[in-house]
Amino acid sequence: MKNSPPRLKDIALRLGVSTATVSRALRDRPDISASLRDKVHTLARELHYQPNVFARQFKAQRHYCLGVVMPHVVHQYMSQMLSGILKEAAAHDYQVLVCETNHDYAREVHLVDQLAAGTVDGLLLCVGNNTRDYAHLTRLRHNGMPFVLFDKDISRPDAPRVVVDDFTGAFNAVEHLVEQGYRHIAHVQDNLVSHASQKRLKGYYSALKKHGLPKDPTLVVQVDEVSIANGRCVTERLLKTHTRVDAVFAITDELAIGALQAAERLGLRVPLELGVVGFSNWQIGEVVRPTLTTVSQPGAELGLTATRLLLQCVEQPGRFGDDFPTKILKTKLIIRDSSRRLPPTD
Amino acid sequence: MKNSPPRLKDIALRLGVSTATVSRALRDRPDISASLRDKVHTLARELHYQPNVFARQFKAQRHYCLGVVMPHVVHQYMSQMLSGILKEAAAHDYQVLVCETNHDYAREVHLVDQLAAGTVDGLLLCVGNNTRDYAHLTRLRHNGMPFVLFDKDISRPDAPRVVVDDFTGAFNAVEHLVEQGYRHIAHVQDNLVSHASQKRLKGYYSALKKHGLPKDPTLVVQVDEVSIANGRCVTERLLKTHTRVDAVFAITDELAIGALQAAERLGLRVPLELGVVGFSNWQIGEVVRPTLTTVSQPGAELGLTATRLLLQCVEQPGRFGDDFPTKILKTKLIIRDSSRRLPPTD
DNA sequence: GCCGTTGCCGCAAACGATTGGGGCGACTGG
DNA sequence: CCAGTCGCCCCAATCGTTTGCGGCAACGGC
Repeated sequence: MKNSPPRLKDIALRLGVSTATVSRALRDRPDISASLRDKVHTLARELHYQPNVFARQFKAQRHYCLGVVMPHVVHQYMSQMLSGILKEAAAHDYQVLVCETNHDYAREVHLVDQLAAGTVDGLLLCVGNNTRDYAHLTRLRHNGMPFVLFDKDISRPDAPRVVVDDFTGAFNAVEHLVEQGYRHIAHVQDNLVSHASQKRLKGYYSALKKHGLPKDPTLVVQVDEVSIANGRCVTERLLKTHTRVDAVFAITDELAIGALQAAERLGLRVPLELGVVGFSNWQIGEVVRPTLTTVSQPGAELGLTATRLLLQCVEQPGRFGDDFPTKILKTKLIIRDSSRRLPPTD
Repeated sequence: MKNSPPRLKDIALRLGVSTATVSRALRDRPDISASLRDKVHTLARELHYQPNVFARQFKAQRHYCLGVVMPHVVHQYMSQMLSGILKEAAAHDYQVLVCETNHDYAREVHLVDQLAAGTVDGLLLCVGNNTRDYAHLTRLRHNGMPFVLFDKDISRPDAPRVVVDDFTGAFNAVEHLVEQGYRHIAHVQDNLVSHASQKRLKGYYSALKKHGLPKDPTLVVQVDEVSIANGRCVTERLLKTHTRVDAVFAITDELAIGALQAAERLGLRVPLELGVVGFSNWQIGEVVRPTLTTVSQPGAELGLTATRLLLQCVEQPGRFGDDFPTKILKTKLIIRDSSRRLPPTD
């Protein structure tokens, strides 16, 4: 019962024809007689014939499989992107190979090189926080493996990418705070020089400038590592030293929640005495009290878009020539209680 | 520059030897002279030779790849399990193919059949909520594809599985409530007849019985779908009709948070007037006020254990004969503010 | 000088499906 | 009656790597 599965040869032998004919019959090629075609089909069903995946892939030199390399999967936003990738890939009958780097640069390089060796037909890569050197991407391009960067932007122009509009997201968040009457708006960010951080910082400054508020670098504070506890500490320290601060724009919901906790400790009422806005729209934001205003990033859509782009690269090599498309997705401000101290205007 | 990558043949031609010799030289077989071996290695490096993955897999009839079929990835517990799987697989130099079913039974069947056709060397399956018929698992076994069920238990004895001890987890949670002085403990569960739900219900009843509390089926209520809002509605209704209820054991943290919100609406103080315990240890539980007591399931460890088991099945076929190992992992009660109304005893 | 051993390497057959290029009958039309 | 056409099927190569089974030369022991 557990002997090796049937091959084309077995069907061919039983019907006294060649494997070529069986192959064509199974694929419903027109140059096979209807009667033989039916016989082949019925026998194949009877034997539970399934074409050998290895041989097929070998012949086609294609896996119909995409690789994903990302820092984490246990992360709401990351997993949303992954889900979008899985959905779009499935819609095109592609499989998806997933790898975690844990922000380990050496591991990222290893995984990229490994997949570049031909394990997948294309690669979706979200670089880690510690990635400064992009030689692995150069190798990737050199050996012809299609790839698309997603979420994390990098400084190189020679790669297709899909990112969110961090600048406008931050700009809108800060402008919203201004509109709600907050005047001394601090910014809590991570200590990374990532493009996202920089863009959000620029958006923050830009919104202040537009509304005639001063640019005060002492109101921009950093955490070593993004966590609720760090957000709390940093914000608490800031609020003690800068008593005029009446709002916090945090680069991440985790830090924003830390800010909420800092306010709680200091007895500051949110949103009356302190406005708080985060970034990413984690589910937690709906559950904390007060509920958290945040900037929603379209995670699933980002994954989906990146996958669609990659599939174009895979199935139509040379489609984009040496022109590397960049897609920038819009964010959406989600206004909740932590920043709403005026009645709706409409 | 972008022409086809070098093959064994190219190296062989350039060195005037056969491909067989090159193959052996690259694999450092002893029957190749040291000088030739070195020449092969240097030329291979020079040409950036990489063995063709398709041919290798074809020859070996192995992918060194495991498949994962699970309902969702955007779910903290699920993604923790996935992360454990990825980690353990990577440690054994296996790749991981991930598929989402979205609890769609037809999709689950399709994916399992597809992977069973030989896309992967083994399969990790977490069945969906709507899976009643296990014919796809029978097919899986029949065609010899190794597989391990994880997290969701099913009624069939003929499959290796790794699950958590739902009974004891629930038992400990309820016993903890009793020890904290709660006497009228309700249970909020889903409307599914899943094994987990049943086991947790049994654990609930068992703890009540042990402590001489009556079994009152009217204190067990169900939601149609697990969500915070549903948890809130159901609990609110329950607390209005059964005013003596002083604690809620919810089958999921989401429902427990709904219960917290219901208490908030009704002006009940938690934990003084109402104790609440959830299940799964979502990050949210640390952030809500009061913080949520919950039963922690070792997600990553579960994924890791399932993967280890599967790899044993893959690499040592017949290792377990017709004996299907079942691993049951322990849960851990995490006591936080929502159920702590007595000072610590120690 | 002959035979056995050893070191090194090549030949060719796998692995299983796919496909271009035939080839062989039967049928058709002039 | 013959050439051309068409329907239907087979042969054999191909994808790239691996590996069992040799084979050939050099060398040593007797």
